[in-house]
Amino acid sequence: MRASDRAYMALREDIVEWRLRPGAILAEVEQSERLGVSRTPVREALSRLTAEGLTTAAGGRGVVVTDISLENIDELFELRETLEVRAAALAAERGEASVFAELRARLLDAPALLSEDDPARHEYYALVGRLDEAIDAAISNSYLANAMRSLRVHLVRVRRLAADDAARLHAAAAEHAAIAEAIADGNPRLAEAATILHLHRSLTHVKAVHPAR
Amino acid sequence: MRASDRAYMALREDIVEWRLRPGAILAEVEQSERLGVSRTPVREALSRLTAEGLTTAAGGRGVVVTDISLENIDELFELRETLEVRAAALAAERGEASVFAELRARLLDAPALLSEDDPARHEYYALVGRLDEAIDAAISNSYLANAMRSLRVHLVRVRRLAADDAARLHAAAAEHAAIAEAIADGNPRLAEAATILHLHRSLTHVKAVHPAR
DNA sequence: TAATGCCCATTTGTATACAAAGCCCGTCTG
DNA sequence: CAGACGGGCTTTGTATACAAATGGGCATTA
Repeated sequence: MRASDRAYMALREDIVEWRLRPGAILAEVEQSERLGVSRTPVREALSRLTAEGLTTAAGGRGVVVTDISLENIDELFELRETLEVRAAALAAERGEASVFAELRARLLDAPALLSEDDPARHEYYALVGRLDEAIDAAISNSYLANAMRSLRVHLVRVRRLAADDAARLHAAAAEHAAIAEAIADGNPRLAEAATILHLHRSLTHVKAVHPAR
Repeated sequence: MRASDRAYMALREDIVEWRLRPGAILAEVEQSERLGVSRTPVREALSRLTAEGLTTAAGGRGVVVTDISLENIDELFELRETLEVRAAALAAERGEASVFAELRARLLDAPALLSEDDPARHEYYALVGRLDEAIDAAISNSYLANAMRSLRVHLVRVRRLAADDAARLHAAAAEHAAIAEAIADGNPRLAEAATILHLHRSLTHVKAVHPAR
């Protein structure tokens, strides 16, 4: 694997896992020493991160990690709803029913994944990720799929902010199952409604967890 | 201005103006000699273009200009409609009425801009661009605005494919004026409808111009 | 004391040398 | 004759040296 890819993944991981907080300054030499590669691959990695909106160039003082907080979260979810509602509808029109029927079944079993003590909820998020991928594949629209992929990077950052408890994840799994069911049934309007409901609940939960300063 | 910026703009211009056709191979040394800079800024420029989706890395044979044709145009317009319909509705909710009222008036005068013999329709497209910028500003959502900005780069490429005649541009100006009017009136549903109508007409025109192989 | 201009340190921007990796083509072999 | 294999060449990937630009701190001055 290329050094620039490793640098990119390492930095992106550090940012979405909040090890590099919003506002942190990433100097090229500093990061190149930390990651054990030269400035060139670090530079390319920072370029890609900036293109994605995870960092922004800050004049003569390196690039800074983009701010994400409750101020922007409404904007983020506005775009998310725009894209995901449409994607769900298109998936309902074009997707393979069997794929989503199976995902629905697995999502209904999701509480089993959460009962084990896995603090990172790895299995659960992997399952949700599979639903995302299935929708991406079903819509067969590379432009829309790319837009959603770039959006998801930002959403993972918010995940940490949400600090979901088991109760919320149980409910979210049921909501995801409802989306999968609507898509499997080939019902676009229902898929839209289920998506709107899920996103509304997610956003409400995040805001409830955090003090509305 | 930085050499990498110049290289980026030059290459992007060459691609959207179809001087570099889809499938063309861009080798780093070749382009660096052509643009009179070293490989490093060319490399960064190609990186940015690839992130935008205008080029794709092609293994050990340089980056190639992304294919765009009637096969993908449906996908492109699907994303376009998703974003622009929502943006128009949000602009109607949040925009300054006076700004859009003035743009509407100018758009109704657009035929005057087209009567002069300006083959590139520079003035006309600048006016449409001002409407886009006004919508971007009105929605006050940086994520959505960025998504639309990155989409527009691809749309400019399609513009060449469309080969709009004067009659189509007259009609399009009227459609844009209708969108501006709906936003100025603060009527989100009407703004959505006007946008859907405009995009449908645009896509239909492109497909009519080109033989439906 | 607050504003302003200058100087220096730090950081990014560019060029280039060298290393590694992938493709193309010729050859060999079944 | 078709397919696999290997060498050479082209192209990208990485490191580093040097240039330019920007920001921060200090001194100066109104």
